[in-house]
Amino acid sequence: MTPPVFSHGSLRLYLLKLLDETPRHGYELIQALGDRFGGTYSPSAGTIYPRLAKLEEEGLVTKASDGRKTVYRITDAGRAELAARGDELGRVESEVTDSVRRLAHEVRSDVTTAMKSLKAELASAARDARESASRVPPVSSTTPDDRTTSRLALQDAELALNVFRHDTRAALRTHIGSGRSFTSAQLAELRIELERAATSIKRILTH
Amino acid sequence: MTPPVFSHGSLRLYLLKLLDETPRHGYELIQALGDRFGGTYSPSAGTIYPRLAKLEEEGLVTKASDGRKTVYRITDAGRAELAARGDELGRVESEVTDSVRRLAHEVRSDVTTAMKSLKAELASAARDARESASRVPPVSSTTPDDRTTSRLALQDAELALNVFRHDTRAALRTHIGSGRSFTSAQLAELRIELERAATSIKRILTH
DNA sequence: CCTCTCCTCGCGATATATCGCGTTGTGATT
DNA sequence: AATCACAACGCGATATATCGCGAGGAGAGG
Repeated sequence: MTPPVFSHGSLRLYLLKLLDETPRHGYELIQALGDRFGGTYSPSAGTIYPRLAKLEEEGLVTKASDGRKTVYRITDAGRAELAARGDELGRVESEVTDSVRRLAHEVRSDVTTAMKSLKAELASAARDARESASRVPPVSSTTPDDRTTSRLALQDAELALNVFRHDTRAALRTHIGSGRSFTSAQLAELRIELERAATSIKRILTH
Repeated sequence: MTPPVFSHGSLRLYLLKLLDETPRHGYELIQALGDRFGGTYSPSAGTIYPRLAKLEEEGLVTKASDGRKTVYRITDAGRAELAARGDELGRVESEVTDSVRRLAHEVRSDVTTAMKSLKAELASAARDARESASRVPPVSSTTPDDRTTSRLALQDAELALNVFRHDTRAALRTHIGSGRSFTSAQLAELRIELERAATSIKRILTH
């Protein structure tokens, strides 16, 4: 299927580099790798832990249990290995960046096809709704009263709220994930914006 | 957050039902639940395992280790509980189906907006590529300090988002609760307001 | 009755580890 | 030099478990 982001042995080297910066536990390494390469890609646990186990077996890192976590620390032998092959690091880095870029591209077309299947799904859902509408007879009248309309609209409103919250969160994460900073000044602006929206919505409700 | 698919205590009951059919291990239960409800939704491991632990503590199921797996089996006490509350099962099932349908709805609009943000992301990636072609590519664009403050600000932003959502929901409920109607016209205005806020916030993030 | 507190619950995020598939690199044999 | 078996590797899927948050429900106390 998709070609690996890290080529043969690259991950091993990169893990050593990360552990040379500071000791970390496994999950932290996964996040660190995700951070460095645009948030689009994160290596899976099934990639990291076997590699760490191997590195320990080879004596290049040590493992120390810290409560729920397992902290890995580079050894002298590990530093030696890193010194010997450190010149490969630059090449590895640009290779990975390239792979990630390609991956992002794939994700795009992926979403495009997802849209198509979703349209099909929606059509089937609509068919579903039509069917159940004809099978289940209307409860009382053809024109639903205000109360019912309100409740339906309320559900839609909550849905819209959820979507808004979700999208904004996603935007924030993407922003930070791509290496840009999110300042307290921007936070303040965001707060003001939310305040304004809240006020507007209250005005809408009272006419 | 998104309202839970299983309401209070429903999952507990449903797990008993599944274990009454046949003994299973935890991951198998997660998959079984995913299968029953359209594939869109699968309960997370963080939902299943604490519940199974609780059920075992209560003596309604027993745990047996089988290599890498942990097989759970219903006990007589568990079957008694199931017999006593089995009539709730039908209700639970339709509740869950409804929730899942709503979730699918959310996913739909999610993908639509994901398309937009992906286009933006690609544009920025292209910009990036052009830039890095002329300049020396920075390994990590943000200093650790910046990242830390960003993460803190991110937490504050999520809090603000939650407060906003909560307040708006409360306003809607109060409005309808006091006998006034919430029309689809007002819903449309609300949507526009949220859209406007979302746009503003994205503008804030890009300066 | 009403509300306030506390416990429970669902759930995403955090954390770790193994298995099997397909690919790639390597060394031995031809 | 060519090839061919075998090991090493990346990675998604499988498997388990804990933590903290926010919402729900039950029971106490007014």
